[in-house]
Order: sequence, then structure tokens, then C-alpha cells
Amino acid sequence: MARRLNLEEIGRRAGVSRSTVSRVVNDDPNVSLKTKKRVEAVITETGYRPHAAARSLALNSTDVLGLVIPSAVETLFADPYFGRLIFGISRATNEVQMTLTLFLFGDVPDEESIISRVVSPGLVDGVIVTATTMGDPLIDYLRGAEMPFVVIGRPDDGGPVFSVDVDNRGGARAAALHLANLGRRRMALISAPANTSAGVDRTSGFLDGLAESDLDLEGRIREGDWTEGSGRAAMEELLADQPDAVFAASDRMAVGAMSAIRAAGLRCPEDVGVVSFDGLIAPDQTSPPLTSVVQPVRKVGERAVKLLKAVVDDTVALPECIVFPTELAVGGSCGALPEKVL
Amino acid sequence: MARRLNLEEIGRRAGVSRSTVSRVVNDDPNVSLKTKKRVEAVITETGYRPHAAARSLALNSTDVLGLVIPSAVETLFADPYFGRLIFGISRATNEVQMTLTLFLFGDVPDEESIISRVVSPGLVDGVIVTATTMGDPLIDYLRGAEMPFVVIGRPDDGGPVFSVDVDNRGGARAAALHLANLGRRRMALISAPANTSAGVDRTSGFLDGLAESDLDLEGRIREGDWTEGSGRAAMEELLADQPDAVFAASDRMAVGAMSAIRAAGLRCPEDVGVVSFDGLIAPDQTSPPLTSVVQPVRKVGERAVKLLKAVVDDTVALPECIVFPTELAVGGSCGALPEKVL
DNA sequence: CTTGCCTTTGGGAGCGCTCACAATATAGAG
DNA sequence: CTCTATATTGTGAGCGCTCCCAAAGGCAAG
Repeated sequence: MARRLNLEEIGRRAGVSRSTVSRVVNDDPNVSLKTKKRVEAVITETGYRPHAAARSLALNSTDVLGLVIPSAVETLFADPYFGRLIFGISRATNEVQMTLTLFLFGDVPDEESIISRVVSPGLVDGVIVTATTMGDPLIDYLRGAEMPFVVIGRPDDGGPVFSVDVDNRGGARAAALHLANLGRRRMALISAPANTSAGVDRTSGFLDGLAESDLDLEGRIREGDWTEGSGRAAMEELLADQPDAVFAASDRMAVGAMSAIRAAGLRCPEDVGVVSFDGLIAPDQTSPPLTSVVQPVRKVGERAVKLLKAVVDDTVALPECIVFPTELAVGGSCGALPEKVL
Repeated sequence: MARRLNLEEIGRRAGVSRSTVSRVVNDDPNVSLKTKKRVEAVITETGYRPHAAARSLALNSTDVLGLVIPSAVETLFADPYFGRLIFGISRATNEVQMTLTLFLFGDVPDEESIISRVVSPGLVDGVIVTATTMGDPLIDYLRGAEMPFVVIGRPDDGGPVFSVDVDNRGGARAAALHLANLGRRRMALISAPANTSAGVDRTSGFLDGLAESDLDLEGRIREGDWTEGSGRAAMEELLADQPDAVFAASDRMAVGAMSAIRAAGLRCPEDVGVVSFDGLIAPDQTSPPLTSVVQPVRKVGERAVKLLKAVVDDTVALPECIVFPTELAVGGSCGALPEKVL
């Protein structure tokens, strides 16, 4: 009665052997049509489903991918970026008929136990790592455990890894050039944490663009922590230096900056132009709509999954770094009229 | 050389049997200290980690929980609710030393393949289901597959299920009473989708509160879809009826409503008071700060995990429905002075 | 020295699956 | 009708782990 449903049992009921049932389940063409029908009937009737763990053990492959976010403090999660990324990765994972498991680090005590699960064999076939900070030991753990992985972002050290990133530097540079073209001269920067590759790249890209325009920050720079609150605080300080434009390294920080500008009785874009990075805020969510460097978050997620699958299947030769271009989406916050979009 | 690391191999190197190594790995006290040390040394030295799938097969338990969100359209994901919920669940899962896998339904083609994975044995020990719509067949699939599950929200039909919910009805009622106490008389409602239990409960709770105050909506009701845009559109329509207050069934919709109020040249709270549900928006993110019915999202997630674990471990008798209370957090948007908080 | 008890260790079987290969059935050609 | 070639099915072994029980070792009491 309480006999566990397995290949043997299905075979018994259909009058065939375990192998034949296995063939049917796995769409092996070497089964006669008649047998196949019979077995399929029994499977539907019993509601049999193969045991995933047994399959994983035999195949030494789980069809599960992991997504590791080592610095998932709750505030960080308020950023729409992660929702979007998780969504994109999840979709792509579904598309290749795999399952996604999530490793979010809360506080330090978790860490060790999570890492040990991440790298333990037989749980996931490979992992996507994102939001790492410079010098994060996780990468080395993964290497040591021979767990296939793909990094979203730019890996910190020179070691060869597979990675998917966006052109943070180019995007930030475009933001600077755009503001310079609009005649802004006293620009300010709300940068992202310098212990992340995105933070570093966006800052240096913005400085590149300024330099090309013969401009300089002259100290009008504050580091935020991706949050709206930090953007607001940074802007409040920066306003003392009377900038005529500000580049915030993330949408959330830009929203904070805009509220600080408004609170100071200044107008955006007339008094202070704002350009941000991410492109995740819908035009009708801020007024004026944010001009932002758009990064293709979903594409990044999808590409990361495809790349990881290739790494797992060993169908890719050398570590490759894929970099997606970014694009400036002009709203009203920078002072350009939407009609004047290049 | 390329000998796979397993219990047998570790045992060979430590001069003991696979059973002894297993005992060491699982902290079985029946091992002499000397042996234990020796085995542990080999384990550290080799970086051995037990094979999760093999373990799962032998134990018939995976230590993995699933989180199923069957209606994860991308827009839905823009709501801070899900980020918060996923975070809470993830933390709680880590705390009990388990792993979380995510089943997000994208579009319909995914569905079947995802469901079949959700209910397939050996992948997860149980699942938490949230954001279901009325009549979602998923619940029946889970029942049929004998997969332990816990629903977040109120299950649609009468069938006995384990569930964790918040007091949507009581919270919405409190919102109505609060506004009525402040002297508002022409209230409007931006409701959440009527095919969700939260939508239904928040609407009926609000109506309860109005009735107790001898008030009526008189048709000033529009259904939103949780998004900011839908809140804005709903408010634009409702303004024609000149309401003096509005209750939006979610924070996001309230933010949309506030922007519609502002766009119409009206003031909040003076002309139209606003109360929302969720309590996920920081006070400094809107001006004036939102008065909102706070639901303990993280607690809900944590409780769901604990309950599911109890169901999986079979340490709980009858299906129980846990309902968390909600609490009105008074900001400025309703017209009450923060000092006047009851 | 023997006996019995408790601690510690080892070996067999089995979890449900896949794979390789052997065995059988089927069919077509001679 | 026999013989091979091919299509189809069954069997054994093994993936790495846990559990159960038997075997071995240690120790104190008789």
C-alpha cells in the first residue's frame, strides 16, 4: 500500500522493467510505441514523478543553479536592482529547465554555514555570484571547491573568471559628457561604495568624462551606500558647494538627491541637473523624470545563466568577460528637453 | 589521482571505515576523541564535503525549502513587499540551516514545467506558497503530490491548509476608523485585485470601518493592480468625486495616488488625506510621510518557515492558520499630527 | 582468568536512479 | 526454415550516503 512510487514499482504495474520506464521518462526513442503508451498511462494514473535526489546522484548533476548575494543587508534589498536581477535570472533559469536556489547572506554568523552549502557538491551545479565587495574570500572558496561560477560585475583581482558586467565606466563617462554638453560646469558626484567594482568604475568613468570636457570635481564628491537616504545626505552636503549638476551612481541615490535639492528650495533641473545610473525608475515615478544611464539588468541575468550553463556543461573554452553596453535615457532631470535627444 | 572524494576515500586516508567518517561528519558522539581528531584532520586537509544529493537520497530529506510565487510578473516585483518577504524567508531558512529555492512563474509556458519541479520528490522538503490568486490550481497539485506546504495569505477555498497571514481586514478597518475620527467624511478606496485574498479582506475591512462610522463609499472605489501607476490612474478618476480621503490597499498604490493628488493641484493631507497598507515605505520617502497599516512582513516570512519546518518534521497536529496583527503607523498623510498618535 | 557489559568500529544493504551491456524478440534475407 | 541484423527489453553495478547490526576492543567485577 504505502509502497513508495519508483521506477521499479511503475515497471511492475506496467509489466516492464525499471529501465524501460526510465527510458520512457527520459524520452529515449528506443522504446516501442506500444510499451511507451502503456507506461505513460501508468505514470499519469499514479502521478509518479522521478526522485530528483536519486537522479542527481546517478547523473552527478542537479539541474539547479545557485545565486549568491553575499552582502544582502536588508537596505540593499530595497533597491529595485536586485528584484529585477533575481527576476531575470529566475526566468532564464526556467527557460533552460533548471531550478534556482538563493543564497542570501544575512549577518556574519550565517556566512560560514552558507558558504559551506554553496560549495558542497550535489546541491547546485554552479553558482552566479553578484554584489561582491573587493577582496571577498568567496571567490577563492569557489575556486578551491571547483564549483563552476560566474561573476556578475567585474571580478576584483586579476584571476581569470567568467563574468558578465555592464559598461559602468562608459556609461558614467557618457553621463559626464551629456551634462557638459548641456553647459553644466560645476558638477558634483555621489559615488557608490569604493569597495565595489561598479562603484569604482562609475566614479572613474565620470571623471574621464569630466576630464575630456576640461572640467573637474574640485572636491564635490561624496560616497553613498546605494540607499536613498545616503543620496539625500550626500546631496545636502554637496549643495554647500553650489553645484549646477550632480551625477548619482544609482537611481535610488539620485531620488534621494532630488529630494534634498527640492528641500533646499532649489529646482531640478534648472538649478541643479541630475543624472543617475541604473535606469530602473519609471519616468512617472519622479518629477521631472530621471535622466539615467540604463543598464540592461535582465539581459545581464539571462546572459549570466547562459554562460554558467556553458561553464557547467564545459562547452566553453577560456574564461570570458562579457560586457553589456549602457545607454543614456534622457528624461527631464538633466535639463535637456526630451525633444533634443541626440 | 582524480579519485572522487567520498566517505570511503576519507576513511581510507584516515585508516578507518566509511561509517566512522560519517559519524564524525554528523557529530555522532559515539566516536573516540582520537579517531575523531584524525578524521577531522583528513577532512580539513582534503577539503572534503559530503555529497548533498547522496545524503538526500539516503535520508529522504533535502534540507531545502521552496518559495513559490505563481504570479511573478515583473511589475509585481517592483513592489518592495516581495523583496522584504524573500529576505525574511531567506534569513529564517538560513537560521534553521536550510537552503531556499525560488520558483518564480514568469509566463504561462513556464508554469507546467515549474509545477512539476515544485512537486517532484527529492528536490525540496516543502514549499511556501504566496501571492496566489483565488482558485489557483497549484494548491491542489501540492495536495495531490503530498508535498508539505504553507500558504502565506488566506487560502481561497475552505480546505484545511497551514497558513500565515496578517490581519488584513482588521488593519483596513482601523484605517477607516482612523480617517473617520479625523473628521473625513467623503472617503474613497483604491482596492487591491479582487482575485486575491488580501484584496478582498482589505476592501471588506475598510467597508466595515466605514459602516461603523455611518459612512459609505457611494461608489468612490477603483480597483488597482498593486502598482504605482494603477494607483495614480485610480486616484485621477476618483478625484472627480471630490473625496476628502483615500485608502489605498498598498503602499505603492498610495504613492501613485499622492502623485495624482499633487498633479491635480490639491494638497495632501489638507484636501485629501491618504492612508495606505503595508508600511514598507520609509517616512522620508514621501512627503508628507505616509500613514500606513504596517504588516510585519519579515515576521510573516519567518513564521512561515518555522511552520513549514514543523509540518515537514511532522511535529504539528492540525492545520493551523496563524494571523499576525497589523498596526497603524501614523505619518502626516492622513492629516493627524504625529503628536496626536493614540 | 573468565565473564559480561559497554564503548567503539566495520560491513552489508538499500535509498531511486542511470548507464553499459547482455538477453531476447522481431524481422528480413537467403 | 535457418541465419543474421536490428529493434527492444532486462539485469547488474554503482553513484555516495545512512542505518542497522554484528564484531571487536576495553574494563571491572566475580
